[in-house]
Amino acid sequence: MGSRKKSSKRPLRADAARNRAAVLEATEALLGEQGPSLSTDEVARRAGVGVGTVFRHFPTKEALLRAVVAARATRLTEQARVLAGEGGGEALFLFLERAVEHTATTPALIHALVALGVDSEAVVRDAKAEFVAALGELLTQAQGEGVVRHDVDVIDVYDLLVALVHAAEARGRDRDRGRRALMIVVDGLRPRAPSREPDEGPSGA
Amino acid sequence: MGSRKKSSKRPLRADAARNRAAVLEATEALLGEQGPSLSTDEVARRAGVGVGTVFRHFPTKEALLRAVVAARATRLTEQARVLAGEGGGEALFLFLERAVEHTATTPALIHALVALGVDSEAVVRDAKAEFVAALGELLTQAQGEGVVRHDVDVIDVYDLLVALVHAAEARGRDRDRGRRALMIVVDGLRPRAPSREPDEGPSGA
DNA sequence: CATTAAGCGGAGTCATGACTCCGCTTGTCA
DNA sequence: TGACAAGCGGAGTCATGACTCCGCTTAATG
Repeated sequence: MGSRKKSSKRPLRADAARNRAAVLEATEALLGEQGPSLSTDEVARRAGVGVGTVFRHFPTKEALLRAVVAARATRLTEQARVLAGEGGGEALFLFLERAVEHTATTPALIHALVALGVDSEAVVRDAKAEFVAALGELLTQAQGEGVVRHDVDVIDVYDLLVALVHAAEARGRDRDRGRRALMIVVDGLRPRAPSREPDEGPSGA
Repeated sequence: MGSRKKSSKRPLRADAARNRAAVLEATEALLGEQGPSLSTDEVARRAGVGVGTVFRHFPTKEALLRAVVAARATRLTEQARVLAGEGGGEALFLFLERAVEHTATTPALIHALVALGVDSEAVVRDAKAEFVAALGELLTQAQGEGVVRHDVDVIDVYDLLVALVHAAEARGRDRDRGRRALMIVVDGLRPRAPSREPDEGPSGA
């Protein structure tokens, strides 16, 4: 029903808003530590509220996870927009680096996203669409400056980002390793020769 | 292949061996469909045996999952060895392609591996070590022929493989997309064009 | 203050799922 | 073929975890 976010609803009581935020925060932390199998009871405990409160704000555990994921995506979108605004072809790479590093700190997020069947729900779908759009800006910019080959699209970049984040999570939070993997991927995104027009992928397709 | 029995044990009765195999197979299938949260009861049902049988062969659900993952890793190792034997610098790329494609068919495997805390148990650790070794052979060959740059190591390749597999799983089994991502990564692994300026060196600081 | 309902906590319910137990079945071997 | 242990099935146990219910607390407002 109409239980959407803070918009279109009567303003929450001050403590309610505080609790809601605490729940989201606790969930994000637990998601990082235990993955999507975290228990709602523990969310409540960590947020310093009762279980009832958790379920008043989010009707199901799944909704809760979605909210967290959507919030995260939105934050990433904002970062991407800022970097895009600052301009520069390398902005895309900078963003990828930050995203990977940041998400590796709070892993299991995209993980969770996958486990939930990402695109099935409006909150998440919208947040993801926004994110992809912002990523697209960065990509277009980078391609405009000849820093990224022209035969890749946003989805490629998105896929690779997801891949890197996953790998970071799988590996633990070894920062250096993550950087190396990213570096290789970034090199794969660059045009083959410095000032040549990219005509094709090296192995067909 | 197929010799997954413990070497220190007496030979299994024929039906027992059959059941064990059926359980492993059913588990691998379910792992692909539902991820590591599959239920042991359903494993039993799908394998056409009773729950008791499942637990006689594998003391816990976790052990069962480990066995599946280890078996999978072993199979991949064999593939890698075959390709390495056939030689050729491109063998590594060919292997990566096959591995990604195959694993995308039965996703959630490395996923599970992660969820289990991979390296904590001998069966899996050994299988993984073997796998990495085989991957190393392919890499050395590729580097020897100048097809892959010299500043990447096995762990890099392993990380990237894990990343690609994860991404494939995350996305569903879109074969074409998987191939595109792989292509980009492969390009990142190839040596830069000789005329490239050194200011953008691979060992990014 | 007093009033009031939004919001809270957490014991309790119910479903699920890992694992056990034990009497029955069946492969194996003489 | 008979003897017997290896192996089997699946009902039953117990822990866990999502979600509900309802009497109490407290922010908001006049």
